[in-house]
Amino acid sequence: MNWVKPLGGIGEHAATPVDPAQLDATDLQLLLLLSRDARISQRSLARELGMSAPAVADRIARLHRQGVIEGYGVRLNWSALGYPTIAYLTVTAGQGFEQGLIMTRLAELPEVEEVMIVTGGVDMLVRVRVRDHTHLRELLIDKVWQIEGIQRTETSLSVAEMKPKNTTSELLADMIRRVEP
Amino acid sequence: MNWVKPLGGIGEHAATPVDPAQLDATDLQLLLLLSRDARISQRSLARELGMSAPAVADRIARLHRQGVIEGYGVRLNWSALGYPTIAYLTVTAGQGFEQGLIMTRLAELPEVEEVMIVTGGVDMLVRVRVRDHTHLRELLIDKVWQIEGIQRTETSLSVAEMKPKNTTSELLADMIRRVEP
DNA sequence: CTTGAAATAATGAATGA
DNA sequence: TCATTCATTATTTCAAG
Repeated sequence: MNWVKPLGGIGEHAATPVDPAQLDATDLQLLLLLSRDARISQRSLARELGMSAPAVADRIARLHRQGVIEGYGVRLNWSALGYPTIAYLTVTAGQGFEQGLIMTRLAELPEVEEVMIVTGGVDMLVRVRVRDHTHLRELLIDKVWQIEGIQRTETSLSVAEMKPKNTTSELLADMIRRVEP
Repeated sequence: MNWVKPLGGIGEHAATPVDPAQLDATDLQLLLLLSRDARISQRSLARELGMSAPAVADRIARLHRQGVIEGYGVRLNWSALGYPTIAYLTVTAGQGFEQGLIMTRLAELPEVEEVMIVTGGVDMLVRVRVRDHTHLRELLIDKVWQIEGIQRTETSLSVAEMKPKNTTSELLADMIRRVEP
């Protein structure tokens, strides 16, 4: 058969869900401290948490094994790096095309920070980071619109963004509040 | 006077633009290595870059001073933490309301990861991370819709996301390719 | 989880290209 | 200015309890 599969073949392309890990308050505090400064020493972490450095190392290793910690990154000022512009593209896929495949093609572009299949009027939301309008235009013409199955895109350009905030820290702080009020 | 200011009062609430820093290929390589694993030792960085550890420390300090490096963070698996759901809200502001103020109110919510004022049919795009549909409903009713000046919101729920990728690394690798092909 | 010793890493001074 | 080496201080890691 050859019917339309709205989410057909997504499985291989999308992130796979994970069962929530059971973490105690110390784990969350540890993650909070790391989210504020991931280069903090285990010794400093140990001091803040009131435990020994090896105990901290053990917990970090366990959080890695559990898949809670995926890695450590650097927060960069993209304006200072010459990539000040964010745009969102809404993508509508042609009937009968695998959205998962389109998602993968989009995700391969270095400028693409996120691809999500969403409910509502359009099929996908794509977040891209570019140097300027010329870069955005070239990205659309040379890369995005070349992807088979993309029927239509609309571009929303960012005119102003909020001051950068550390969402990870805020969400973790919120989780800690719910655990021990 | 009391005319409508479409972007009125944004200045105090939005991120301020920064002049691009002039970075050499070594700086970009350094940032690339940090973006892959921000907890790598300066010694390892020095080995990879073919220089001494103090030289690496100097460069990192300078990149901090230049505002290129804003900090270091931990990449978490939010599904494993019990926050698997992302939604995008489009927000339309009432006439005469300061969008900058609405942006600040939204950014104060821990669930809000990003607020952008965009071109196109709506005024703002808001990215939120929640535990489940109940959490999203409560966030909308108790928090978002209580913000003065918000006239209308529409919610796009994420049905599938791409596999997590390190955009920072990819963009930096792309920048390095342009500097030294 | 702890302590304490051994291995590794970061930092600062002095200095050279 | 930018990097180096070396000495000192700090941190991580490992073994044992």
